[in-house]
Amino acid sequence: MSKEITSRSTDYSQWYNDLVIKGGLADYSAVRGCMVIKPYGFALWENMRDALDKMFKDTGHVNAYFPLFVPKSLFEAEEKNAEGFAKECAVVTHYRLKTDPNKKGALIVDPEAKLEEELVVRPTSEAIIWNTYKNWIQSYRDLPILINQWANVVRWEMRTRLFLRTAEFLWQEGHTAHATREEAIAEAETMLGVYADFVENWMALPVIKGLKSESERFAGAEITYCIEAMMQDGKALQAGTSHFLGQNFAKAFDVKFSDKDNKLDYVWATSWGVSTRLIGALVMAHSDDEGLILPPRIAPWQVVIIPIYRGEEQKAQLDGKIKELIQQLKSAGVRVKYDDNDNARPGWKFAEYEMKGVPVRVAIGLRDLENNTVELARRDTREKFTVPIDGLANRIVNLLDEVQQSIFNKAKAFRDSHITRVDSWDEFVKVLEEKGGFVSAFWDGTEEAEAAIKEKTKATIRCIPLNNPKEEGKCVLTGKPATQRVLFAQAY
RNA sequence: CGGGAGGUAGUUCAGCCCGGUAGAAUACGUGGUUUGGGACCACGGGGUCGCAGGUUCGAAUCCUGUCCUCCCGACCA
Repeated sequence: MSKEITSRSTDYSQWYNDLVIKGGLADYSAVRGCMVIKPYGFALWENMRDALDKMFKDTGHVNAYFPLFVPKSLFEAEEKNAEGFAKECAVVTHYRLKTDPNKKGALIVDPEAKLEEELVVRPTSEAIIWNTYKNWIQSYRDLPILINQWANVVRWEMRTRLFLRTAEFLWQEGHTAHATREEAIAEAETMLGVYADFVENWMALPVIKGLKSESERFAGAEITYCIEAMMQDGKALQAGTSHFLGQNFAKAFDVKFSDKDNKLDYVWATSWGVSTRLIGALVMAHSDDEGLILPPRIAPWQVVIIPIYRGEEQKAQLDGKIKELIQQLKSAGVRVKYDDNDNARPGWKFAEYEMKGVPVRVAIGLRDLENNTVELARRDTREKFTVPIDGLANRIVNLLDEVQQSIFNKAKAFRDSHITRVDSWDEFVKVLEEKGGFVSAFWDGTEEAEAAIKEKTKATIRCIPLNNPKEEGKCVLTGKPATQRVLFAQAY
């Protein structure tokens, strides 16, 4: 079997697609823009989901589930939100099919089964959730509400890409309700911190925390916080967002509460989400021309063991030692795959698990059995070394940590070397064209300048970094006075 | 939504221009030799050629229509 991967230098997009398909994460489907997440890809998602879920619960949140469908009248209640999403909504208009009288075996939409009110397939759940919160909140004693849901959403995107932008995707969305503005803002900031923590420490992907400019803000939000990551081709990718929604949704859905002094006020809101898009970020940021490189903490398999033998007899000799090793690794909390499939030879397996990005490989043969050794190989650097079998589990646990750290360091070095400070328009254009990455430049704060820059260079303001130092300068485009640098980049 | 490519075996594709018994590689099954970086031999199973019409003695191939996917672009909280 030849599973050649297109190299990054030949065709970066094709390289990415090859990794996803040939690495076994996902497949195309018969539905435009929708993918099948295969078991290996889903196991990766499950690990990410489990880690995040624990972090949400540790910060006081609980899970719930709200309907997939949103009645149109609810959807349109918060005007800006509705407007922002209107052009990419799937809409249910009928509830029944019937057999086609003109064509045997075919079905048509039954015109008599038209819904009185159309149902919008959720592109996000603020509307249905705030409509529900209205019933749950009367007093400050009912607050805060700290709910998260794991769900699928649909956004009818014009152009889709595996994981990065699919018509249907899996995500989590947190929706919280608070008694004060300050508390809600603190919540949005806390969750941004949770995301940054997760993406950096679990996915080994360094991010920049920041604020979105007004034009990039979530529809219906007052503040959108984001984490931005850098891909290997120099394009930025929004890895997560956390929104302070003010009282917009409370007003749209008439959600009021009595405070301690029995005064009525609207409830303050946040929402925050990350999606399967993170998998796309992971693939693009770490992998190489040999295949995926997965960080140990979320890799479905952290270690693969490959036996090398001639004939059943030798296999039997190895098996005892390997079973013992698997047991040790498992009790050390390591996710281990033992591939003793006889159909494929070792070389084939080596290549296959490199493609799948398994962080550490253990090869063990008769030679090792005699010497009391194994061959260890790490995926990220492709280094191999022969080590004693005694104390192997411990050594592997340490190696996994090292790999995790090393992948992060590499991504961080790349990211840091792709933040360029520029002070002139010529430089700005040149850096974006030739080098890519983030460009740190002064911006006069106007939407006009932002739009003009996008028009000329395709670069958008990815974020205004948190704790950005105030500086005196001149807007890189207009030359008008500016008070701070912001990060521009072309983005996915 | 504009432009491009494509739909034939599980997969990748050839065949189509010039109509005449559906092919290759790979994967799969059986047997054997192999096994420390993508093994080899032999035999074998597997396809209403996206769908619907039409032309023809005869259509994967020509004509018309239609559906779907992918890529590039515009769009993208």
